[in-house]
Amino acid sequence: MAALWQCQGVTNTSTGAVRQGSLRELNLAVVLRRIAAADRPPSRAELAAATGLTRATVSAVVDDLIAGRLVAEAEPAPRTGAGRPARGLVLAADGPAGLGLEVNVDYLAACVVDLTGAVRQHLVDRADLRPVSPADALDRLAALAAAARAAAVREGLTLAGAALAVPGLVSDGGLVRLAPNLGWRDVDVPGLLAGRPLAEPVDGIPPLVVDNEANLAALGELHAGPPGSASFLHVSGEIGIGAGIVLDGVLYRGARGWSGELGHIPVDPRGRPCRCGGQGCLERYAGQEAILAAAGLAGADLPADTAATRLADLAEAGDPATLTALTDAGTALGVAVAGVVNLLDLDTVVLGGGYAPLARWLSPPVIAEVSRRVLTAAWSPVTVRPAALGAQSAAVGGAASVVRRIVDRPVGWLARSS
Amino acid sequence: MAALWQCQGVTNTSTGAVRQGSLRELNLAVVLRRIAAADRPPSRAELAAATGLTRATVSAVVDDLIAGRLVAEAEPAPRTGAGRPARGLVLAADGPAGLGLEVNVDYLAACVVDLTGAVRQHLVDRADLRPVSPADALDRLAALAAAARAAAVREGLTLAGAALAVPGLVSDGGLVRLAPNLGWRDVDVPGLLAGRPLAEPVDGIPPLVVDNEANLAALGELHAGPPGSASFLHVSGEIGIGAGIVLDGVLYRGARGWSGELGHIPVDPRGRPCRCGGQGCLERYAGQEAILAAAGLAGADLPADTAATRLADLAEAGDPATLTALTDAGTALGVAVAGVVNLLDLDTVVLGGGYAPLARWLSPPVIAEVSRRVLTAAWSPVTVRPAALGAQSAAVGGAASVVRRIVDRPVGWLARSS
DNA sequence: GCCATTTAATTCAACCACTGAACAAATTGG
DNA sequence: CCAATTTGTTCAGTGGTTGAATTAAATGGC
Repeated sequence: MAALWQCQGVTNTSTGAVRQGSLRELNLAVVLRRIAAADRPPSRAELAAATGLTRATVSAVVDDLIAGRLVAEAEPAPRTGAGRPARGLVLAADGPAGLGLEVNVDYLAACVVDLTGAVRQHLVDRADLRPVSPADALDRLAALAAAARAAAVREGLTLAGAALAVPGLVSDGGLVRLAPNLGWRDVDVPGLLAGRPLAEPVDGIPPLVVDNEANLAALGELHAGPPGSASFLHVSGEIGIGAGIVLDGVLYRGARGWSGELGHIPVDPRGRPCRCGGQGCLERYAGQEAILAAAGLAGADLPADTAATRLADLAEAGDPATLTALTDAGTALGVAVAGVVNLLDLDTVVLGGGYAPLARWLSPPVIAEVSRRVLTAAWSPVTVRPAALGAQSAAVGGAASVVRRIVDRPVGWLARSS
Repeated sequence: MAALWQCQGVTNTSTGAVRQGSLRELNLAVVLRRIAAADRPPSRAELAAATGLTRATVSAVVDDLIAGRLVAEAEPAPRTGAGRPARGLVLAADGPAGLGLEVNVDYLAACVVDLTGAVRQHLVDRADLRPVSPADALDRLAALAAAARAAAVREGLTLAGAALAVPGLVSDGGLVRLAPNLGWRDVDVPGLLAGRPLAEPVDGIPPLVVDNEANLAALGELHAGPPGSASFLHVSGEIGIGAGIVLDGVLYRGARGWSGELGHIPVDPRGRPCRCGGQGCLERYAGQEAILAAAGLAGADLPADTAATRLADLAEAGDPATLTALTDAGTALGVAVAGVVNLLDLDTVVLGGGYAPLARWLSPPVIAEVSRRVLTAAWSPVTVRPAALGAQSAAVGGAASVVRRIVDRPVGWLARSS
């Protein structure tokens, strides 16, 4: 999970006991989620019918939500037939917002997402961060975050928390154990950010959560993608290959928070040796370096994020080596993905990160392997599609995860803003 | 999930809304779970301290649980220091119990597990069921179930539900889509059982749940295994290779309930063709037939469950072909398991089903592959161990799942027994 | 042997949040 | 312009938790 300061909340504690006030707490969440999920602004009466609560209760709950600036009344009431016109309820666009941050190999990003899910700010600072020390990188990130925060405040938003995406393994407490492509090892992010506004807890609410880039990108996809697919695998193809696993609408993080190491699934047990110590890992066949080498671009030392667009350009132009490289990579990816789908029975696979611009060429071999190897594919097909957000979805996903936390447990925000 | 009659319960509906009575409903579950999880009979006061509820509330809740025969007071009160002696609370051994059933290739099984988790009945009917029609097989099963039920009733137990384990894919509604080794296809279990006591719903409570054998075996392991490992992979090595995935203490069933097809994870993408249409599936290297063939026992046509013991005997005797066969199978299994652990970050892998008696020889190569290929294995080792229940754990797991449902939502039972 | 001490469990008035019904508000249609 | 209709609010009633006081049942010191 990697939350800096685990903020479990007052009620509904780890014991699960339901106290007096939990009733209201839970119903606030139920009603707010319903408003968030509705496709058009629902009325109080519709919410009552949908949730099974009384209209009286819904009114009281909605009053609390409006007072807490989480919900607003949509002025143009949706016209229906006879009767008193309903007043539509929408998520407030001027209430709390989430700050999403990302450190990657060749850029820093900060973005702000409001309650409705709209991206209100998006700043990117391009620079090769490999030669930069972690402390300096976080310095620049803090500056970028401050700029984003200032712009958001000017728009009337209040930041309710932040999430930082890192391309590596993050353990509890925000410690980055290993980010190989960044060259980080045991970097204590909260320690290095100490004293900066980002790190100051406000009323006990954790200001910053550090998480794996693939995890947050998957959350971004859950947030931005088409509704319906609540169980999917989001594959982030960068230099390494990470995956975020969303099961029934919740991100699965694993026993220690280190799930999703798709890049080291064996696709050829006696194949190419991998720097992880294993052999035949997917990364050696479908990782960025492997694709570049197969396309004849080895050692070109491209900026990491232009590698994908460069490959896309070459493929577009019909370069045979590139096309073969992408087909081979897609086949290897398909083998690994087929195993995952057999195991987890997912209905959707999303190609994200560096794979997003290459999805046109990667998808066919992936689909071919999946439909050949997945037992249940015959009577229940698996969808393979590019990520809705494309690259840099991790920052958006991080910001969205902050917002999602508020929607899932509005009491935390309401207590803060009193 | 494959519940025959989805019994969502009255309160805490699909909307998640929390109504008046849900408060009690939830607290009943909280207190009961606590009693179940405690290592010695807790007092009401201890429960209050542990849950955060008031002693008054706990008393009221416990009264309800005792009245509903879910909890009993342990007579020998645990001695402490001064003060009025506490009255220990334990799960009732004479209350509701679960019936677990299993149809497999060469046996039928029925067992009864009470609330405390004790196996109170265990009947096995050995017979090769491949030549038998599904209707006849279910006939025999119903007879076995009736015998187990009668014996349980004689001991003062009340059956609260049943779960049937089938070695195949089960879809919602109890329809067995495909059980290859049994030769079943689209078998409508509830339809064939119609009219039998097993299929009669009592007060809307689903009398029978049909589920995959590997899923229920994993639940059995969760129930019987050492506490602590709440995220594990339970591998059932039969003719096919199934796996039950338990994440944070709950069985993961997949988007459509067809998760765990470990047998068709590719371990050699250009390897042996598999009858699933794929190539190099694990089943072709570590399935029972593959091991027997490699050990020189191909076509011996052994009763399926003696195959494992036969192999164990040969390995015990030092037969070189068998030892090589087991090492190779273990290596293939290790490759697949390493991929799974990389993906899901599990800390434990349980070898169950037919693998249980062979674990002594399979574990070393599995561990070798896992520690070589799992990225995080270095600083956080993965445990590989044989199943605590061994073969036939599916029936026990099924019975335990019935009991677990009661502990997780006691209101369902209390409403029934009023 | 008795009483202060201690801890367990119950009782009871207060209170919080939901319920259900009655009522006020706001619009359509005849 | 009024009946019909639907939304939203008000208010007494109720279920269930809370917190403090009370009763219950032991230990241990004098």
